Amino acid sequence: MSNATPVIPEAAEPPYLAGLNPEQRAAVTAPDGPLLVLAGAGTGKTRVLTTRLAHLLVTGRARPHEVLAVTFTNKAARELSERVERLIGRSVAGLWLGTFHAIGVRFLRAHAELAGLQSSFTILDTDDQLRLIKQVVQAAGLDEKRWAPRILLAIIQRWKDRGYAPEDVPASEVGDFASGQSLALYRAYQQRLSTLNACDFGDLLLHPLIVLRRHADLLERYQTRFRAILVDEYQDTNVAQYLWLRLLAQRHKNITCVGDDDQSIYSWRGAEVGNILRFEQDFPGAGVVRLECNYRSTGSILGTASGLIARNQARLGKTLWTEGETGTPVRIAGLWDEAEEARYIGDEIEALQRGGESLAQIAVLVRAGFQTRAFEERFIQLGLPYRVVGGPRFYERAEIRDAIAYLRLTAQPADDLAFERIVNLPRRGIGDAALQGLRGLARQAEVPLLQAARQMVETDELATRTRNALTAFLGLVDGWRTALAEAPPRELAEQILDESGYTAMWQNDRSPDAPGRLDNLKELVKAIEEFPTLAAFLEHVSLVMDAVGESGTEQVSVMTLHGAKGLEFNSVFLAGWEDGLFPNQRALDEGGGKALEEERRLAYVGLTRARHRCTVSFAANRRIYNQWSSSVPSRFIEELPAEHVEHLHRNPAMRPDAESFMDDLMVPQVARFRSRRAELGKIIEGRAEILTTPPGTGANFSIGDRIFHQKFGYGRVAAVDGNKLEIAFEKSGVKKVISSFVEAA
DNA sequence: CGTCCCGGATTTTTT
DNA sequence: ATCCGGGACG
Repeated sequence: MSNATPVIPEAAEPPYLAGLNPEQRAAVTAPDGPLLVLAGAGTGKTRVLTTRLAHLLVTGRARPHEVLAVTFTNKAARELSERVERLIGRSVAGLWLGTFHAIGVRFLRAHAELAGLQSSFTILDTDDQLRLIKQVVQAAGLDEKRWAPRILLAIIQRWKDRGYAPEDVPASEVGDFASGQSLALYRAYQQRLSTLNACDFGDLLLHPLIVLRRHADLLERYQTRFRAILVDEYQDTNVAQYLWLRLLAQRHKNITCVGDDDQSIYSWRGAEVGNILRFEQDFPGAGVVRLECNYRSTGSILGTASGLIARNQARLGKTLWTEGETGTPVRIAGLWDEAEEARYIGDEIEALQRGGESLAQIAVLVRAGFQTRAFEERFIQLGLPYRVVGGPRFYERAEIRDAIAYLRLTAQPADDLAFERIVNLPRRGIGDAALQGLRGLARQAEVPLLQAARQMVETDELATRTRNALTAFLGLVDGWRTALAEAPPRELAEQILDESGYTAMWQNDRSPDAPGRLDNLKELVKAIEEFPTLAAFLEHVSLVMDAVGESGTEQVSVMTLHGAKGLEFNSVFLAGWEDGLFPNQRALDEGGGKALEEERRLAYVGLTRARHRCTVSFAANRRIYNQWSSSVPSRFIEELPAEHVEHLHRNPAMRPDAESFMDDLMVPQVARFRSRRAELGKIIEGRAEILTTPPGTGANFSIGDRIFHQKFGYGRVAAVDGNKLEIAFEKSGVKKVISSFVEAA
């Protein structure tokens, strides 16, 4: 900003305050006490958070070990600590800084016994959780078909999100799962976890909360200790996190929460927008600072996003503004199907590239993961470098989980889940029968499976061949246990993967993805190098480890809207804006009116990722589960303020008033154009936005009319809603289509 | 014990 | 379409 600072003898002013706008400065320098920073997209949220934290430390209001700073993602935690260190010029070691889950682990390792665990507890991922739940369901003698374990898992997770231990679940919350047995099953599940000395993700938040609640002395210690608490993305906190924070903040009441209610998009995993909406009631006398000056997007993009989000009722309300240029309007493109959408966007990206845009500055954002496929296919054809961000996580890959199971079993002989996962992988001839016997013995003797196996091989209960196989396996594990104390973790890992035959298993595998899996295993072994002990590595893996991203290279990013939160790009393509897909029907079914607002926030998040250019697209037909279905444009498209958007059609005089709107898009023309071309047997390679022919197919249909549709064949009109028809097709059932796609038959 | 085949469910999003 | 689990068969 301005260097021409007048003659102000503000020698005391620390350099890091320079360049903050008045609101940012107010947030950074606000005195101790509850503070809510409502930070709109692109308003310098992270900067404020890091600078306030630095300010607290520099001014001596809190020492590092008296500060608790929590984020949701490891990335955010990393960024926070790096930026604070840069600001204050020294390490922030001693600070309690990390994700909610990482902080939870840290707390639990220190006080495990209060939660019925040993401090060496393992952390289970979703996969393990489900296996365990399945066992619990089976043990209760329930029919898995009737009572799906994943439903129970969801129920339990929900309770944990809300801070309920089994004894806290109110009777009114016990649904009708398995005729009201859900609570008993929850209890059984927690019991199993405890026996396994394990936690699931929810426990990492729940246990600390419960422990603090039930141990006043401990609570007081931590309440006193944390003179300052800072929370990032407060709108994403669930009830358990909220209660935990409130508990810890109760003494000094010095808590700074940064967030944006308009970007709350995680209610499905328990986040409560209510937490941020209620902040001022929760912390009376709280200061509130709104950051509304946007430094990211053009006026058009900002205007579009603001116009859309203004339709939400449940919000605190902010008005983003920018000093920047208006820029080009947000463009809206209707295409025939997903393939054409991918072609169109691919062409547009190539045009941007020719214009000198960096591919790293371009993103394609979608609602659901499966949508990335069409783009991958097209980009491969074009030879356009891309990366799908947020695919399967590194540690979620089967080979990595298998390898980790080996390591876990070595480090934690009581880890039955790990045992079951790899005892017969690669095939050792230890099958279901043997495993059943082991489980029985283990339960009866109340020992882990590994130990039960040791007993079992001393008897003649097993077939000789199986017994020999099991004995050999136990010999291997014993060898690794011995090596655990001596060999460096990396060597140990290599030894384990080698001796177990696991590496060999993939080397002998002829399938095309085997080499990739072997690479991943190498990657894993390499990662272990950085850790002093196997235990340290295992913790890292379960909480932190991310896919090895090849960032820095010139690639288009393809990702979900959720994955894009917090990122920004010069050019953004928002694909698949069709009712049902976005807003997502399933989300609406589950969440009702609230869900629509959350979907709208998701759209808002998408729009505000763009700095200069933003293009929204939708397809009239989409294949889902190999089934073609036609769709209507997302209702969000109509909600975008007309003055900031541009429809890609030839007649700019046409305005998106409700009736003529749909016909005015290029979709019908594209449709006709394409089918004609298809008839001619030509290769289809159209540039959609070039098509002309003004709309005019004003054919009116009434209920009962017999019609013909290009894709679905003959049918009869069942309902009419403007230009949207509901048609009972003879072959493909009832579908909604746009009237201009059908003709009288 | 392992393999093959069938039927069913599954596709929102993630620490 | 594809993945998964269960059941039948070798």
